[in-house]
Amino acid sequence: MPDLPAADAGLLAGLPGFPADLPGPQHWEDRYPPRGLPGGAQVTRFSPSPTGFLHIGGVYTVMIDADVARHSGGTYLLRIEDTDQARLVEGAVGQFAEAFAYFDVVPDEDGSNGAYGPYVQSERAEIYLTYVRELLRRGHAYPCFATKAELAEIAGKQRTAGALPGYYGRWAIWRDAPAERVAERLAAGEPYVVRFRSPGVAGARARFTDAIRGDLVQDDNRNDAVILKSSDQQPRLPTYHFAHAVDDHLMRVSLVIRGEEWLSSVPLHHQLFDALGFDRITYAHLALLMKQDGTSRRKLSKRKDPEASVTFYIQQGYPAEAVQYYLRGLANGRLAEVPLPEALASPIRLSDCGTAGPLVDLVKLDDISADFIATLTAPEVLARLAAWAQPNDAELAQVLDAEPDLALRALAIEREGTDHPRKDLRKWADFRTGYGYFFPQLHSLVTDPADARFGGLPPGLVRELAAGFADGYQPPEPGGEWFGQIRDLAARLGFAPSQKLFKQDPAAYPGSIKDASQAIRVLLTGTGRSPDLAAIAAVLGPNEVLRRVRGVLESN
RNA sequence: GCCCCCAUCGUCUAGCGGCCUAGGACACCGCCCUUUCAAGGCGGCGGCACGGGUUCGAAUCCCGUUGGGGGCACCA
Repeated sequence: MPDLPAADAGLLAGLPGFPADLPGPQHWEDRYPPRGLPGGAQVTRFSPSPTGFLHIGGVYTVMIDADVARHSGGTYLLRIEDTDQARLVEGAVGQFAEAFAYFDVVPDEDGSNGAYGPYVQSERAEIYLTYVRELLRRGHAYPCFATKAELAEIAGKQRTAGALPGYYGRWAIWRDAPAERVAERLAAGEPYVVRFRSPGVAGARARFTDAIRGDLVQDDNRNDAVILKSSDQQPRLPTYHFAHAVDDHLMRVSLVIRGEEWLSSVPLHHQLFDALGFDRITYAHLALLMKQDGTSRRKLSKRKDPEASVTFYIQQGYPAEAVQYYLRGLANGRLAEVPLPEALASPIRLSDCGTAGPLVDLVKLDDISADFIATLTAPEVLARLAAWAQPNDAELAQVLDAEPDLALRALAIEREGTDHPRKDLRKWADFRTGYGYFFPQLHSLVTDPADARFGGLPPGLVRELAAGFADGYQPPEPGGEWFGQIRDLAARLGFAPSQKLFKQDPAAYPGSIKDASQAIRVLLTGTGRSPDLAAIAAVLGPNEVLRRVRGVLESN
């Protein structure tokens, strides 16, 4: 591309903010040479803004970045995009690192080990300045002194005139300003931004090929986008668009995988790459993760939707494998139809990525996660649970640490020695409700015979059940008929011996064996859902069983 | 306002002109198993947004409509 008339050399020399000893582009080109990776190897990057918790869509993107890089023999790098200094959130970078570790998508390359750094944009200010100056020199950029008020006024006029919003054509008031006027403003010390002099013309169309969506056409960019923020800011940083071009070129990224919201910026980005003399890069634009909102759907919002933030998944304790499996299935439907180990090992194909934004379905994730946890042995469950509890549930961590044998015995019930393990844990946070009652420290006695958990059984009957069960209680024995004592007791109190008989004549009984068993279950566990009662009684021991059953007898 | 993307059961999807009276998974419902909770087995409900073309033949290709989403910042 031929250069435009060069900017006035004197003017350029006088531009504040550009040090005299600023290196030229060749300096950076030499410092960050091409990577020399084998053909086909993809260098991908994930570049979050440290403005808060990582979005689950970020994990989705990272997972694809990491996968494509790994399976092509390339590299996935992490770059922190902190050009918006006003929105920085302290600790955000550390939280990213935790999330990457949790979901097993730790970058291959970042500030700790990469040769293409710094990997934080605010530390790359000098590099951007080099290229801004280069663009100014060659006439591809110019200083703009338009104030916020002037910009707002322009936008207002465009609205009433029905014109396209933006800074272009006759609305670009500084694009062709005479050198004297610019010098005048500079002399007065007025702040300015640097704008790209877009080569786009009215009516022109831009074509490109997206690695996911194929060939696309849209209006070419005409906007003289800001590339360097105001000279009254320190540090003086570029905007996303410009930093993207410079960084991804210099870091020798070969494939940019990003959300669909960037699709309409591609023409601008191509103009920028061209003006900078960089080879264009390949883009893959991912469909956005959505959320059902009333009758319509919208993009998952970190502000409104707790499940948009990775902290939700971490605090709830979804195993990384389950989340990965779910997300991979969303990316490539084919992977949702194969078993988890195979899905995690198979490469994600960009060409197979869906183009319509999927709804994030927590119920589906629950199912996947429960299936996954059911494949673990009791010791494996305990190890993972304890590791999760450590930072997420201190009390539970303490209890597990104090009573590992009890935890193991509880977890082994209907998990070991069976072809169909229980699927009562969907995430580690479920452990408290599903298994907490095994630990006296985590269990509160049920003392009210009228408690709603008894399902409406008359309080007197609940007491009779409890008293009868405690009286002459027989602890479970190997090969014994422990449940027989519940059956006999229920029969004595008039309960129907089967659900079938009860249904035939509901009026004749206070309930069925089912209701009687549930009452005992609630007494022992405080919940209506638990493994086999005999197994629980065996783990609890006779003293604890009796203490719990009698809880309902001692009140009043 | 302008530009772009998208459209198969409630949800995720298979389908890339005839294997489709549209297949699977989750959810839901029912039945079976079961002395109790689950798990498991079997079955059911339920969809190609609409209208035009093209074709011997369309969920599949084209056009339009409608609907949904995204973008048009000194936010990324």
